[in-house]
Amino acid sequence: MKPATLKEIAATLGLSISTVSKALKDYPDVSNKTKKLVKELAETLNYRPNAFAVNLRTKESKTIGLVIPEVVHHFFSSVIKGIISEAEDKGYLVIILQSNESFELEKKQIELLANKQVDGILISLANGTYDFSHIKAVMNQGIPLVMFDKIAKIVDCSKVIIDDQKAAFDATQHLIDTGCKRIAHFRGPLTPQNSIDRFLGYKKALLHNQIPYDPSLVYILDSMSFEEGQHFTKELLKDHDDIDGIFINTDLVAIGSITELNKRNIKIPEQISIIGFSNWFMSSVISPSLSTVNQPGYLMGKKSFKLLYKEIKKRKEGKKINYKNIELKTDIILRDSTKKL
Amino acid sequence: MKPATLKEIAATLGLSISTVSKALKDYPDVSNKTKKLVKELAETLNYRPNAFAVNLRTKESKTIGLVIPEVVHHFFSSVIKGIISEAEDKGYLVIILQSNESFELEKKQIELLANKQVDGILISLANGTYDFSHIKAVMNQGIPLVMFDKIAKIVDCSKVIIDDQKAAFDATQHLIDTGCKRIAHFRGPLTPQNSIDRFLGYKKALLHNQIPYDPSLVYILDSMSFEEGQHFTKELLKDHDDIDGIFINTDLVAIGSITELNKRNIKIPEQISIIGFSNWFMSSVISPSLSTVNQPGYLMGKKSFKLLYKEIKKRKEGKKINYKNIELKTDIILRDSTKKL
DNA sequence: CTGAAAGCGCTTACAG
DNA sequence: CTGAAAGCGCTTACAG
Repeated sequence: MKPATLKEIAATLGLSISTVSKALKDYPDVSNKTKKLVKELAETLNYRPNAFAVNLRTKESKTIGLVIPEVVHHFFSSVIKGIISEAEDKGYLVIILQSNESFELEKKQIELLANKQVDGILISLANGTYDFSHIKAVMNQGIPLVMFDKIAKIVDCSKVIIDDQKAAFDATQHLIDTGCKRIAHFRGPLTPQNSIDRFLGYKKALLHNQIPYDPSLVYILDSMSFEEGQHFTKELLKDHDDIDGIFINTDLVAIGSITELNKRNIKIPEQISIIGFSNWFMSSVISPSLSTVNQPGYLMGKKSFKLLYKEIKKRKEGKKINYKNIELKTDIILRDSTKKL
Repeated sequence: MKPATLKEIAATLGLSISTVSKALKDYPDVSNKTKKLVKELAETLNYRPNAFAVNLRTKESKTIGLVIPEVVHHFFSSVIKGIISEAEDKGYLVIILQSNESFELEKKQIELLANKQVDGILISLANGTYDFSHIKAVMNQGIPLVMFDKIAKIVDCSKVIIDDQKAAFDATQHLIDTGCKRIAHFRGPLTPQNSIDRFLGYKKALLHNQIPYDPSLVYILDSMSFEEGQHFTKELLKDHDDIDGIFINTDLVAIGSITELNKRNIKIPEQISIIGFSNWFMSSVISPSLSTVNQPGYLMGKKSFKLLYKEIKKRKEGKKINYKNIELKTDIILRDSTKKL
């Protein structure tokens, strides 16, 4: 019932605590006979080292923190899965906190994790985050930190991202290649780097094809929800009757848009083509199915943890950490919401 | 950079460590003057108690473990969100592990959490779990544990569930009320309690309406995936040409089924009505939209943590823990995959 | 009102 | 090859 301690094992065998500790950890300077004795008793007593004591001594908890804007989200839950599977592999556990896209909450979560003395932090920034002193603060405390997906260019740390600009360029280019001439864009809020980059990719593609950029075709969304997809589609149809394509920042919004267009019997892709971003599972089952950019969430989770793990190790060895930028490949999934080439 | 300790504060102020500790915790037997002095210095030094030392002394980590079959799953991610929000509220952090529906992995995760000395465990069982000695083992170690959603009736502990049998009965009854006479059932594996209960509810509804129970109409699925939904729909159509309704254990499978029926131009609900289970977001946007049982994931997460929290507190106070069963209400969401009443 | 002391359970440099 | 000792940073019962 109550867990055994080194002290008890030592007392039972008439050995010192030090010897027992060293025997269990296979130190070379303990006799094989003693090792065998100790290990056997430890086994029968079901000895487990007290994690709290080990943490205090070794100053590490083998635990990392993860701060994510929203857990109920296909992309992010894939990332979470990648992180915890890779972490487990390396003997680390993962504490998850959710920022709800709020800057204030994000600051609080980071603080909680720092107080908890996690060995490292993985974070995808909230949309509301416009200042990064909380990030710099934990890094200054010596806690390794890696950003993924929603990053801040301005912060000097390791990052795992996709090339949002290129992916957005490709998506928009595909609309153009399949004949669209008046292409709207539903973008995310103004601060997050990835919504900026996707917008820039969109704009670049237009210019690249000598299509004039018209700011009135760009709608700035806030919550990136299904409802916003419906709402802004209505707005768009009200404002412009000549639209033949929309590049939409995220699939959930695109699905809202498709729903609205279906309701109005506007033919997709004949009248309006739609391309989304993220490749949610859902996108393959609505009708028409949604062409989109595939974002490798699981892989991003794995890579992010691996990078963090390396930094944790380097830090322990007292070595200098060189920040790295990993950019993952995306690809375009062609389905029925865009015309065939 | 390096965090301040009590020792440093004590040395700076010429006080003892004990007094500093007590001053920070507002012990009544410390003078206000001293308290003020200590608190001010702690503030300027940005003092944070060393979590590892506190854990070791207090024998608690203010951390709980969560073992879940699959993170990338609308229902479970809602549960996760409910748990971490409630936990945060009470000053607890949550470590998440995923069993991948595997018994072996689940055992390993439980072991990891026990070794980590979490203050409590929340678990939804893997489909593969047929033996519960690992659960009993951690409970015997004195770690409070609460099961939710996928539980084992046989294990004596607190549980948060829905009334799967009643929900399944209601879903099947709705098919019958809207005119279905030959109703198939796609069920989950044989061991999980909720797939058993949903099957029993289905059967009960048939008998209640004098519809003979035909075992050949019940298909046992394994992975509960979209692909299985397509596959078993094909099988069903091959085996039986007189089906007019299907009650499907989970929405994802139902969506696979709808996709297959759509492909074959079988009219839903005119020729075959479909009702699912769980109310994934996706179910509202496919066409036809899916009638289903709404399962309150977020609430289930909140309630589960609350229950665990009470047990952790009771245990700390040395009080006896009385296991509780909480049953949450479900309701049927009527959409377009079933006929109107 | 303040402090010395014990102790949580472990690790590891050092002595013998 | 084994053990005594120091120490991680804190909490708390006890003494003064």
